Amino acid sequence: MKQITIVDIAQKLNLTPSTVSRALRGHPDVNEATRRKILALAEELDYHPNSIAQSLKKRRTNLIGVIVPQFRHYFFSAVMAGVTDVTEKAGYTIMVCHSNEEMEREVSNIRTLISQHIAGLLISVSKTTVRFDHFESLQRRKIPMVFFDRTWNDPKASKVIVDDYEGALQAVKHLISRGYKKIAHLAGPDNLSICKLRLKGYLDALKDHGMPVRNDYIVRGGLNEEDGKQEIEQLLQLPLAERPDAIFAVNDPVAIGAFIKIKAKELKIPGDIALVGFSDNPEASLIEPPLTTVRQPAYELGKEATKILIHHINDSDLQPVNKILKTELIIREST
Amino acid sequence: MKQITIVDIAQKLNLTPSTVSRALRGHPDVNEATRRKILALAEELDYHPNSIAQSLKKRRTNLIGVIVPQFRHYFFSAVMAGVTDVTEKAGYTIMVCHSNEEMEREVSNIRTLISQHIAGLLISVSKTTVRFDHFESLQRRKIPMVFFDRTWNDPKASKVIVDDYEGALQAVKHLISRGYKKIAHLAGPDNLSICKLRLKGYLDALKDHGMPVRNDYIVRGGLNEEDGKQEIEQLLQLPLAERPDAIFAVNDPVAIGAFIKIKAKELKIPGDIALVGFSDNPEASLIEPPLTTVRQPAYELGKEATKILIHHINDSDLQPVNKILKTELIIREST
DNA sequence: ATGAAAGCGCTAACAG
DNA sequence: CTGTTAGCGCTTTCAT
Repeated sequence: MKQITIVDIAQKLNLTPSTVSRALRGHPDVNEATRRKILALAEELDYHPNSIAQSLKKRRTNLIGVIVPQFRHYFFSAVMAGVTDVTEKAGYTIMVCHSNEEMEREVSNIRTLISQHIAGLLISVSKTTVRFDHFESLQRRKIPMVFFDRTWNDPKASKVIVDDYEGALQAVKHLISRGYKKIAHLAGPDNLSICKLRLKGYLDALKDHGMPVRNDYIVRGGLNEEDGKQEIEQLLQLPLAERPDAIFAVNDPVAIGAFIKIKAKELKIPGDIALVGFSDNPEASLIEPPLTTVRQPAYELGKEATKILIHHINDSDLQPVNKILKTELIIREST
Repeated sequence: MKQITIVDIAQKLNLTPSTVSRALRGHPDVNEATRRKILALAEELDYHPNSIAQSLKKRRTNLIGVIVPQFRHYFFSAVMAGVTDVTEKAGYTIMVCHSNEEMEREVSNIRTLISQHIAGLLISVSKTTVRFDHFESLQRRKIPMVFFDRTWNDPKASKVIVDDYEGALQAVKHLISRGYKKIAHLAGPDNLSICKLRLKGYLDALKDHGMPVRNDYIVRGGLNEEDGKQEIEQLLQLPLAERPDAIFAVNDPVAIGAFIKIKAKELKIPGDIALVGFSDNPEASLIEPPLTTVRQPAYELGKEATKILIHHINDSDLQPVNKILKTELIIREST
């Protein structure tokens, strides 16, 4: 019923809490025999330290906050796997919040995590986040944070991203090299860092090859399955001479590919639009027609971001770190 | 630098911490003017309550522990989404651990969560978990827990599952009704509750239709993409008369379907084996040939489990709850 | 309506 | 090597 504390152990052994505390955390100044007695009794009573009390005393927790915009997305799941693999080894526990792509919820998540006195924060900002003052609240408290994938463009903030620009550049160059001439871009909300970089990659690839940029080929959407369907439909309905022959999507090519296929059938137009997008989802390889993807090393990204964060936590006055992970163009030819 | 406490606020306002505390948590016995001054200053100083101290004092946290065996799996992602949607509304924060399908890690996760004094636990057991005494440690502490999907078969434990038996039964009956005669079952580790129930559904469906049960058609594997590939390969290599014409897989039909396809091509045998499996992954709908799936309402399952847990936390002496969510057979015909 | 005081479980000087 | 003491930030009687 009542929880076992070091006081209980101390009393049963005619010792003081201090000695028990020392024995339990492996302080050298404890008699070997005493230590063994303490450890044995702790085991027997199924004693577990109260880390609430420890944290209050030490004014420092071993909690790492994580805020993701979505769960039902392979990318973030893979990142989470990377995060936990590092945190659990390093003795940290994660508190996970979910912004649901809503800035308001992101703000309240941060309030919660500050109250829990997290030692650090890993975050990928929501796509509706247009102000960033909630992050300053953490900076004021000297709580280190690392942005992953979707970042805050602050010189003092650490970030880990994949090479969005280069990945986009290669993706579009790949389409060009395959002979596609009318390449549309399904872009995302332009407050997101990743979207800006990928758009730039798209534009530069066209420029490098002396190809014209058509503004009506750059449509908003992407990121979520629901977004941008109307825009795609408009593109599809253009007369053949105008209709794009390829699309570079800011991500989630799986769902988009299926949508294009369905729409093409519905509208009775040949569904021969090539598609390339950012994805780390292995299931992309199962889709017909075969999808070329810019692979994002999501698991590694989670690991890297966490390592950097733990670094910041330990050496409290570290310079911000910027890490860019290489993407990989995975070309799948039609069978 | 230094964190703001109620003492700071009290001093600046010539009050005592008690009054500030009362004002902040909305106690009625506080002068309206005083309250407003306190709230205003708290806002100005960007005060956040220290929930560590609150928890220590109240001997109760608002933390809910969650242990999942995997992250990179649509099912668990969807469950997590359901969990957070409920917890965040109810003012709980979740601590997420990841057993990685290893019992040892599950045990250490539980140690961690006990130390963090979680108010309750949501767990889906790892597939290598064969002992359950670590859960008794929670029961002794009266920490309520709810098992979801993969359960511990203890009469005192609450569980939320999908209707594995009925889902399996329907899936196999569907195959039978489509004329398949040699239906294999890709089963999972039999210490897992879900696997036992699904196997039973398979057997009963065959029995109901007077079809023979062949032990060599029941192979271990399932759950993970890597498992059971060898067994599938063996099934494929049987002479045509013996080779199964359909497979009911314990789950993950997406990856398995792709594997069958690849293997069939490699071995130059016609890849005409029908496949039905448990899945909640919307991408199953994008796979060719079309996959019939037993849809698991994963998001709802996460929500239900969390609601029940919060119930247990609030009314500490509640009877164990067993909830079974209906599955849905989603039939996709070849195009 | 406000204050004083005790204490949640633990750690860390400082003594001895 | 062990004990004593103080206190982390907050809530909560009990007084006033």
